[in-house]
Amino acid sequence: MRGEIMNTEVDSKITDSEWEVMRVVWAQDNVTSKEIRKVLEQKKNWKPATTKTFIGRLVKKGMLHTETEGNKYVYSTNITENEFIKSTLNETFDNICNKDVGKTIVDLISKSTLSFQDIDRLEKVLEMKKKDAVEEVPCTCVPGQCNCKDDNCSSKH
Amino acid sequence: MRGEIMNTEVDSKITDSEWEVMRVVWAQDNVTSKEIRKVLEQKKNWKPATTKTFIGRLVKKGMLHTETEGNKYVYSTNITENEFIKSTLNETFDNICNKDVGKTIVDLISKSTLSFQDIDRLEKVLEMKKKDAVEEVPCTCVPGQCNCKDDNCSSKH
DNA sequence: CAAAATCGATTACAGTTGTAAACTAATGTT
DNA sequence: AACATTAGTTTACAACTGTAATCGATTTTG
Repeated sequence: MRGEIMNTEVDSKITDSEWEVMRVVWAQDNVTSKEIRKVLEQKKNWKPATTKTFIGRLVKKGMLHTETEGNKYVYSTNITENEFIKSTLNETFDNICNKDVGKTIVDLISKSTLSFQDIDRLEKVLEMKKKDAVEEVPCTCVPGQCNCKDDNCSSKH
Repeated sequence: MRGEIMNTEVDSKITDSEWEVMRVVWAQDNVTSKEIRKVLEQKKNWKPATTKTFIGRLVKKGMLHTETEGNKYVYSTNITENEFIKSTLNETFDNICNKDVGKTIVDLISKSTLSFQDIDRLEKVLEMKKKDAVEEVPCTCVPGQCNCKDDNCSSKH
């Protein structure tokens, strides 16, 4: 943490395909192109050239760093998978009315497989949340993109 | 529900811009092009022609239906916003190791504004979840995209 | 009824994404 | 040293996206 600003927001947009590449890098920390290609040839049936394209684009975007080793590169990243996931989900939730976030998370939990420990942690964070829970979540949607403001909208949420 | 098959999965991929249009339709159920354009000119500064393009593409994709009224259309959809959101989030979670889902939801809750009622509902669904909670969530990632299988991976999650 | 406004459809066009072959330089092999 | 392999770079190209102007038909307005 040598004095850099710790920016939580991952600004780079990446595509689904690029995400596949990133997952290999996150899982292995320092990887060669060959290792990435092997994994994704398995999973996605990508030709080596295809994977190379995505790697190249990620380097150009600054998501991957390269360290020369002989004639090849070893790839790595300084963006953590967790930060990236949070950032991606944030963007999705930007498209959802704040009032609906709770229900959306309920749905999410419903269809997920969770461990006892997960449930424990979730209960704990909910306990914390009670401290700053509100009576009614304020809607910040623009008028016309949500019917919260029509009346008090309680029937809808 | 006249005998159609109720398919929960929303297959159509839509873009961010198209999502903006859909939100207007969801908020108002039956809208004219003019109403959609008005909202998005406000929010996104889109020229009328731009919004028209997105509406047209959504119709072509089958996400929007049209009903003629005079020389214009009234747009509507039979995909619910909630189903769409769930479907979108599912796709995102497909990129996340099952073992990490719990922690991801914890993060999501942490940064959301929730009402007391939301928290109530969340606690309730967690209570249900305890019935089918597991000791350890099985990872289904392909090898190389997650280090769960290296050893027992407990230190990572 | 003529003119203006409006609607949906068509066309435009640059940038992004998915998919991959070809090229060039370096490395490993015989 | 010659040849084969491999790595990264360049080029290709169609489909999808964002952004919008234009066009042709129709409706509203004066």
